[in-house]
Amino acid sequence: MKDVAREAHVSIATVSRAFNGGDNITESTRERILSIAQQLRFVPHSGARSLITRRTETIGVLLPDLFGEFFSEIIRGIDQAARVRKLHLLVSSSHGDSAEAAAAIRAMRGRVDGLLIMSPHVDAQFLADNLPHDLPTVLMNTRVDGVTHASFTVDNYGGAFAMARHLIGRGHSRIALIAGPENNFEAQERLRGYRDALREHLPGSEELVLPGNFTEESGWRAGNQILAMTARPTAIFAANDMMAIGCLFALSEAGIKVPDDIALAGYDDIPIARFITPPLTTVRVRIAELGALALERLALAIENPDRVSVSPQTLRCELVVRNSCSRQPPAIAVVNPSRRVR
Amino acid sequence: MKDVAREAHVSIATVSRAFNGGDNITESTRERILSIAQQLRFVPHSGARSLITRRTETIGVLLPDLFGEFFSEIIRGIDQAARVRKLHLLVSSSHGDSAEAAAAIRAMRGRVDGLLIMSPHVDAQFLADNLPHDLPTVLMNTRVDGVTHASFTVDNYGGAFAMARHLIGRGHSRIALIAGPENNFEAQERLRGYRDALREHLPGSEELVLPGNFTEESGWRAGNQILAMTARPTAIFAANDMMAIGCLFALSEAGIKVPDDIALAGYDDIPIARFITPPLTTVRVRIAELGALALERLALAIENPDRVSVSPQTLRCELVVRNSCSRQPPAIAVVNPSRRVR
DNA sequence: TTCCAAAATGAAAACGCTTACATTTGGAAA
DNA sequence: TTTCCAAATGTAAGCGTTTTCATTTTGGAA
Repeated sequence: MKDVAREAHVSIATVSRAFNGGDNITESTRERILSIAQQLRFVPHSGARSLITRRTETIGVLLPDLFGEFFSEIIRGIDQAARVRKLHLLVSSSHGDSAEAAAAIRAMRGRVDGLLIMSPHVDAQFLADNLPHDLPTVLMNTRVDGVTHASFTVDNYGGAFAMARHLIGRGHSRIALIAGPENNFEAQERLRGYRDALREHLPGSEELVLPGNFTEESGWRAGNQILAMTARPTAIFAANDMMAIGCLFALSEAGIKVPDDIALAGYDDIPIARFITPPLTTVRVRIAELGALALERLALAIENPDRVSVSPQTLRCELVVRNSCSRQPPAIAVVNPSRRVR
Repeated sequence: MKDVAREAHVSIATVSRAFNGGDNITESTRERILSIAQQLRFVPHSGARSLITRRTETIGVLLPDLFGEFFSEIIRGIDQAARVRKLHLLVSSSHGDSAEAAAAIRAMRGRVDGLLIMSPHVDAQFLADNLPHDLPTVLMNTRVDGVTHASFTVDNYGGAFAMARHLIGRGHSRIALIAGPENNFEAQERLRGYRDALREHLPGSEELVLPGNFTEESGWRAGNQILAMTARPTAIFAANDMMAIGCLFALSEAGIKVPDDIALAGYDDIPIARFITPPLTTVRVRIAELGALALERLALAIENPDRVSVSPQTLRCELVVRNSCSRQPPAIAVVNPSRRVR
């Protein structure tokens, strides 16, 4: 900057003004400065700038140990929203435990204007202990006990409830659930939805909950457990699609046909769900939208620190009925032209 | 920091030393300072620190408009490698054109110690014009004309060659290629591999190249084109898996069986490839590894600015033979226990 | 008790910007 | 011509650290 100032015969203050718009500066000198800057390949040092402006134009994104489409979708949503607001993204993913998450939050001090957090390892106490109180934060799909921070949550309860009710409506009366990890908030909500739907719409029926951990393999194990049962369920509701797929393999290996012999449903509507045979009935979660909304809300909170609301918001899920639950002939799969890879 | 210094009856210099290890400071005062800092919830401001140390411990990651598994895999690989080196990731994706990419690079000045770039809009000229010459940079899957920067590339040529040869080896003599976008470097390499394999292992045979753009839909269109042919090929090689899937739909709709009536192969080995029916023969690209290696190399270049090599490196691809090309009875799909979702 | 090297600590400059405040400039009004 | 005012520009402080260099303290040996 000094070099540019010298070359243009002005002070560094004027150079600064040339770069930051408005602040009374003659158009001709601005142009001169800008052209000299370009010539000298000068680009303002954003780090130094943010030191004094106390703005980094950057959002910290904390994600857990995430694989596959879920990860890319949420980042895509966040990125999309961040782009329109000209915000940068400092991502820190794969947090195995709360200590790692705490370290990540610490490391973000001075680098970000706000935080987007999704973590199964986070609770109210953790936030109280580790979050700088003046750092705007929005939680995504994270358990919030007290309402201390803004949050977005997918309606896992409602989606699971709707799916269970759907299965009941199709005439199933023995419906098994392959559950997610016990300590996982989302898994708990899905389990709760299943339970309540059964209690409400199939009173007196028996709950059939098999353990799982959201992995394909655990779905496969659960499938085998089901195969070993004397009185098999007529429908299986896996708490996520990957487990449904694992279960489907177990069933296929045993020669059990889906949906003819047993109905199968999943949760998430990951892209694979459309492509397996039979296409999987599932619950669609609008992941990218979740990310985008959360970022949008965070940006608002940053711009308007006094006017922040912490009310939790919930995103509806959508039942996607395909053929893994019906005995109708498989419809022709719809090719979705907007879906791109690479 | 001043507060901590006052509270501990030391100077800020000592507080700094307490946080930065070693630099002769009594263990007892360090502990005192650290405990006071914790009490006061003081965390060093990384922005200010990096202003003077000229290190941000952050890597800028420039990615194009990326969807799906490819995106998440490459980020996962980068993140994994960054984590062990305690580096942060500033990601900037969805660059529609080179102007956007240039802006992103500019915005990263002062925020990052190095750059990881993957972009179809980048060429030697662009890099010369927009890259600060002192910013270590590693290119990923990006065309490099002159060898000016370190780069990692997937061996698209070799993989496509191997696949075409494999099909020829299976006895196919009319092999169609569904190509990727014409201006896409990777697509060009795959096309080249197909051509050379035919020329070498099936001399005198006719090339059969159908246009595509890596989308499922374009694969579907190509499938229909093939259906309309009087002399149909006996094998179809799609330049990526999504197009193979689109093509598969087109064939299924027409009642053409894969692999009995026609063989089908893809490229990338996205997770879906294992789950469709029939499981797709394809070429595995180790995307996460690409990201991890690139980051590792960049980290080395940052630590060792004098000792940088710019030699391009290539990652071998691996043929994955499943049932979409063979007439053998489908093998039982292997459940991969290590694959996790969420 | 004195002295001295080594260890610990402090003072202050520097990193590259922005911005409040002071100063200069160039016309228009008197 | 002088006066005055707004616009343009300059000066310098400050953002929160690290680090060099100077200074003080410490703990033995003389």
